Amino acid sequence: MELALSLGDTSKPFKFLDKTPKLSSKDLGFCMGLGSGFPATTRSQDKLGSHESNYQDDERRVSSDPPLQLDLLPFSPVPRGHQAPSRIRFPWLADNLESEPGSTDAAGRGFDVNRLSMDDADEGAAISSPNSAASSFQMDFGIRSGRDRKRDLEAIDAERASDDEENGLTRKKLRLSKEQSAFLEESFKEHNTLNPKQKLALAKQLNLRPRQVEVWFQNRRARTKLKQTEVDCESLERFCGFERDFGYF
DNA sequence: AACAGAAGGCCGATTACCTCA
DNA sequence: CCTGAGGTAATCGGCCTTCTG
Repeated sequence: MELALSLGDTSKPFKFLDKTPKLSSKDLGFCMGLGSGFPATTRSQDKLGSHESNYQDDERRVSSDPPLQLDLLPFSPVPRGHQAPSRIRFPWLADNLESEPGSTDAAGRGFDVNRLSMDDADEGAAISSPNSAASSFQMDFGIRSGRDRKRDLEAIDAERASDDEENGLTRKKLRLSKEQSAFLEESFKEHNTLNPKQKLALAKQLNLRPRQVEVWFQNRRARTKLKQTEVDCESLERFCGFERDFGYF
């Protein structure tokens, strides 16, 4: 899975975006690309060096599926020589509505689900309840299998139903969407730690609270370390077995 | 220059919730 | 339906670094 999202200029663009058609400076807007498979050649070495060996296998999986691009630009022409990506249509855009009679439901849902205000998106949001409505579905653009979509819709319903009662003391588990996780994963490959600016930028792009981004990176580092420890232990065991077999012990 | 306190970040351990077999 | 295991978001407490007065 390959995901790229851009809200304009970024100080450090994600590398896999290089393959997507460039937009002119006039084309300010929202653009997001989604494809499958990480080309092995694009992976940058992070600070951990040989760490994450187990993850590399996953990243080498390559799919022949054409990339999926969605944007909120007035139009973004596909340059000659580029394969036209599949497009996702947004029912809440006027020019889509006329040809999408059955789309009022989706249009009504739009982006209001768990939307964060800009105030909530900055550090001040850390004060807000961890159980607040900020959750996993802001970035859900419906690129799902039927099963996944059903599960997500159920989750949305459940979340809405519990909105009123969850302001209590219960800690609501918020699962990040696949898109959000993929984006964070890509970001983690670029740099496995975040400075405050990067944290805020990511949080804004993914419509998460900065604290959530911070926690995700902490947990991700912990997972990486745990994985590496397991690998080290296996190596040590093999080494000890080797020593034993050859009578060194 | 040396020091204390505050603030912020990271880590390890743990909890709590969710999903799935 | 129930249950246990595994995954993971979130919390907590401690330590370290940086900044400021």
